Amino acid sequence: MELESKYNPSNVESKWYKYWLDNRFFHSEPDDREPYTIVIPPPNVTGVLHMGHMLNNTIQDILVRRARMMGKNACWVPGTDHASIATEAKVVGKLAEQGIKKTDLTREQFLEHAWDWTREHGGIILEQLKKLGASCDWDRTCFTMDEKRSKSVIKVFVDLYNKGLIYRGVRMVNWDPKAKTALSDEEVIYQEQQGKLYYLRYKIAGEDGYAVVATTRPETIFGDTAMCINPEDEKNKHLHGKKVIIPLVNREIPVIEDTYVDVDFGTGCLKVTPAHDVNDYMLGEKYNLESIDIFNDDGTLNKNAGARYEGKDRFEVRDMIEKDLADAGLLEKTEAYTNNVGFSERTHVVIEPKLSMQWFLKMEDLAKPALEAVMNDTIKLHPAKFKNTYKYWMENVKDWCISRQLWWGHRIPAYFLPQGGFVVAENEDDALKLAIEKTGDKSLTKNDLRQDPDCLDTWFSSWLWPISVFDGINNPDNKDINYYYPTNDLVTGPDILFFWVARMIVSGYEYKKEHCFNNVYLTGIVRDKLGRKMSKSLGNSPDPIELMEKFGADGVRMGMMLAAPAGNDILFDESLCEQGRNFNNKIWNALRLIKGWTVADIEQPEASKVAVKWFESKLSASINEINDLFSKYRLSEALMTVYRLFWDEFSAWYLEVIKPEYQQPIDKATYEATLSFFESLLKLLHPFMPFITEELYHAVKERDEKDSIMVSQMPKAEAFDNDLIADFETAKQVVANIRNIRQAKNIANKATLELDIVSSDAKLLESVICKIANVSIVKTSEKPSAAATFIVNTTEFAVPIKDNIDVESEIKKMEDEIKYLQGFLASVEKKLSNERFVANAKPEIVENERKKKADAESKINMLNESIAALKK
RNA sequence: GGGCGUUUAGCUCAGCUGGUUCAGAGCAUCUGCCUUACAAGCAGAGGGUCGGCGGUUCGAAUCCGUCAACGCCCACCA
Repeated sequence: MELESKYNPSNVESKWYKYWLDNRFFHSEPDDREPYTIVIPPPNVTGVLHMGHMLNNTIQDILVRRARMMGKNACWVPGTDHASIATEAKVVGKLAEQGIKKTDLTREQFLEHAWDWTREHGGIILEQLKKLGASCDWDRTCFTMDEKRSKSVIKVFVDLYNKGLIYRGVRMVNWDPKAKTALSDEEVIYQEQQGKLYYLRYKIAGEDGYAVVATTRPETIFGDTAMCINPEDEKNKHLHGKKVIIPLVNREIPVIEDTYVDVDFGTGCLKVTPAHDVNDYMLGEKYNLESIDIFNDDGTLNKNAGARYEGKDRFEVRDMIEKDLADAGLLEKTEAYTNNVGFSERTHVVIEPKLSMQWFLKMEDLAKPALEAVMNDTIKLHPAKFKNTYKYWMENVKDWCISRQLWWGHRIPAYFLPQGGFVVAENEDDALKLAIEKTGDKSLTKNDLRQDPDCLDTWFSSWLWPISVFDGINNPDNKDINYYYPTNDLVTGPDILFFWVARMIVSGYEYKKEHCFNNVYLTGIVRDKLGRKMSKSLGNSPDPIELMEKFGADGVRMGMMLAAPAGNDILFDESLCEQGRNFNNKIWNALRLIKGWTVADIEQPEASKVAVKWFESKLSASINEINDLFSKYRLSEALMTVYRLFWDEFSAWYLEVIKPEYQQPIDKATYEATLSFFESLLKLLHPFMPFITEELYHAVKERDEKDSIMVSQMPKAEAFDNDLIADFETAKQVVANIRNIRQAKNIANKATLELDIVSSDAKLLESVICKIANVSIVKTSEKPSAAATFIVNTTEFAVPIKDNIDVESEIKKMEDEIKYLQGFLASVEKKLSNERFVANAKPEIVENERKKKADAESKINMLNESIAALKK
């Protein structure tokens, strides 16, 4: 097989992906092996692949491929999320382009459009994942709104309702005036904003004079139903028991007193608008105040604001009010003010606190086992620092607002009755039965029931994901769920730790009475190299598909992983992919070298013998290291370990030692050992770089159709010889010294040099040194006078060089070395002469210091002798 | 405002329960090489008083205190 000098990924990637699919290597069925399961964090069904997905799915693929090669029955379940707000917003936007308003459509018509959109764009992202090499079991692909998943969601809702955990109530919720839906607290992002603090004059009823109120939201005066002061506030004592008149509105409201009010903020007077502020709402509850809602659902003012302002947007009205108040002399002043404003995570508009009727899930009791599981490490978070955040959140968990005023999603299975009240049931038939039971009215028909038009929060379906993908809600005792659950690892971003991860843990305990995964690997956020988040508007987000075309999927995967320690944000830069691509090329060329040799029935050179034994040991030691790193989820370090094993140890040292002379054959034993090493290395690399390793696995030799590296067994560590590894390191140092001499004296590698080993019986891998450094070794007790010398460990070496030795600089070099050693020696002696050190330190430490002292002394002696020899 | 975390070479990071020359790795940089696997390469080299200050200890990058900068989470005084 002819290999080109450069690896060309585009030729091979699609070929091997098809091969894997054709052979159904990704598919998993329950069997006798130990299962290994990952469920994908389902991306938005209409989304496209971005760098965050690349990172996240690369990690999952690495874990799954490795588990498979460790002999486990690996199953990675893919799927997509219906993402109700995001998708509905996209569909609304698309319809708007065609001049269609959502309000002009019936629910059925709208959903038709949404499904069209989903069919058109849905699954693109899954196709993109295939380019990355993702070894998902595509036969198991799920969608959060497919039949089984929908049924699971409804079933769970009904169950929780029947358990009394779901209730309906009027609450202050976060209202998104653009999407016109309630949001959960977690979907609100607070950002600092420059605004103004307005000082408004409220006339005191029946008196001259004003009470001044500072507010950031003057447009909400229409909803004021009280003014509040702190009872201990001296400066506002005169307002006790008074009434004040709302400016412009001219409505009288009482002055109430509560210690909630901060005396030092503004004027110490607070306007209370129970309908439009969370804290005011609580004051309203406490003092039984009237609540006046002044907004329409889209954020415009309603009739309570009066004709002048009705129908106008809240921000427009704010400006109008400012002017109107100023004109009326009721605006004392404004000042610049920075405050935190809540924005919708999805539509980015300012959230409006709003009273509305919503569905809630009681979280307090549900959260308890979920908190416990993480605290006692039944479920481990990687990195563990997230335990703290998780704990805080779970201990302060609030009821979950699960209803959304949207159409795209799972419709709430609550049915309102003509007589008032409602029933909750999995379907209309059951609902009717319940309705008749409840009302006693046998004449009721399905047409009399009116189903709640609202949908459930998207997370109310994804929180069941690890169970529902195996149909464990509808069919709780099936073969799949019993085999694959609990899943092993979950890989996701910390930004959805609460949205999703925590709730999955909750649902796992509620519906499987068990934890849903063993480990959660929390990735960082992918940023550009300046540390900025990747975003469309900044244009700093590379297109993953283009990257893969440019560097190959393996190159990109490696680029991501090199920069991705768990839990840290990754500062992504294309040059990382370049490094990945270069590594691909390195591997490629190593095989080119090996395959270029002819094998002959000749004796194995001593150097090769040593090198093979050494690399066997090195390989085993590295495998242990890699296994350890994987067990700690330190994937980028594991990759770096294989990288260095391949590049430095295997390519730069092993291959150089065993490489036959130009056009000379290689002996069979070395050749076979080399191929076997190469294959082991490919296997270690395969989880990180699936395509090139498969390609080369087949380039090594002819294989059966079913013999794929992805289903081969990972090499296992054997007992290894640490002394041999250490001896080889010594040999490397000797070689490096000789290379330095060559470079300094400008001596070509082709010229064989003499290497004198001076008065030493140290164990040295002489054959290796001779081969690589091209030297002939002479053992002597005499120091040659004209020679470049060096010391490794405690052995002295000399390379005699005729006419080419600069005595002065050699002496200078050695004198510098002596100086350094004397300094070192002094510090060691200081330690040893410290009685408390000798008395307190562990004996082996003291012993070591003594050895250091002896070594340094003998080195100094050697150097002094060498200088004397040179001076002769 | 509260909590958590980070700070080690130009960049990204590793250094576990204090002690081997412990100050490391990769990339980048510099020098010399187109040496028949690979210039997407080879061989070398330089580069950090481990954020500041103080303490514990025979001994501190490592433990404690404090300050600073940055990041994340939570709360939301209008």
